[in-house]
Amino acid sequence: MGIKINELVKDVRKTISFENLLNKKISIDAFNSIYQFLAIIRQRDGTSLMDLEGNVTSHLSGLFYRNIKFLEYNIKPIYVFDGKPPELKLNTINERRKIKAAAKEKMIEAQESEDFKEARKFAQLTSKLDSNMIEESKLLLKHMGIPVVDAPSEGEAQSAYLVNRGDAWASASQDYDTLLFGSERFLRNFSVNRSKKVRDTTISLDIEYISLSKFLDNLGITREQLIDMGILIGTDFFPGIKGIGQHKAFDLIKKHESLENMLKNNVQVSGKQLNIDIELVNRVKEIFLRPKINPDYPKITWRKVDYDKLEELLVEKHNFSKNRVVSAIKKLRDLDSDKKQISLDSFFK
DNA sequence: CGCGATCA
DNA sequence: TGATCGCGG
Repeated sequence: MGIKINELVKDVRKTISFENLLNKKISIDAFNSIYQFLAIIRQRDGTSLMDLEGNVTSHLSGLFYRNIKFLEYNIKPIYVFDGKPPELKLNTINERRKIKAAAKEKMIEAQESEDFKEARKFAQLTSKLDSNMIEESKLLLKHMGIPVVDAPSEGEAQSAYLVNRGDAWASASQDYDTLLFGSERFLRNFSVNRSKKVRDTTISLDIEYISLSKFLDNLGITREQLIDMGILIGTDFFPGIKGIGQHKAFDLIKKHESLENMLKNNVQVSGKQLNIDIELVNRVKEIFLRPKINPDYPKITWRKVDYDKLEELLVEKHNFSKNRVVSAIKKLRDLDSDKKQISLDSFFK
């Protein structure tokens, strides 16, 4: 789920539009994006889209259409896939598994009583991503000519590395953890969701942009202090301290400067002494400050779309409607041949 | 989510 | 042309 700092970023969070990202390389947290598709792309009763063999295809649909949109705007997506999670994440992973199992029971209950709205609500929480789905997602991206980077561990860490190295302009995820990993530029809600007309030009809204350095300056803290706050608030690697939310964590770090000081000074939190094993604190900090990343990933390039393989994968293998796929692919073909690409000119003429 | 059919 | 809505797999 990531760290809750939504209140703290309010001052520096900017709403940007799609045209701000024209020609930009964006490193996308693949798991995060795919999970979102799996949660949202469903029937009214909550069932996923599936091919004739019963394989879930919601994520393929989401990836296919959204990336066409990106390419139309000459936005250059890079998908970064998670590797092996850090050991400290295993508790969180187990918790999520339990939540999914519980949601599945409630979903079945709701289905049996034909309450489709409830069924859908719980179904959204049950989304699972197996290795076959991951491989097929990578294959789809490959056929679309979109680069994929395999992270050795956390994708967000690798994504932050790509940004800071200059291989991507920003990293996109729904989780603010990306900021703790040090990504200087960060996007949330990275999709073309809404649009409005302003003086003859259509602009899309609702993408959230945060500059890490502006965020830290605004709060007057360092990234290390932000990570200390994260440990108090709770991240995927440590559950946090009961009674401490984002505001209290901020006050504490301003007052004591570091989590280590808080522990040394026997700080009291809601009547109880703050107590975390310092070894554990250091291990969590290590994950954010010196994450496992691969500095030698292959050169990032956007290749030509393989129209035939794309059609084969979606239509023949996964029973997508041929008409729909062909007309979507046509957009890509047009991009290839024409100046059909949406350019800055078409926004500000 | 994003598409495309439909209707004002 | 823009907004709404049901469906896709």
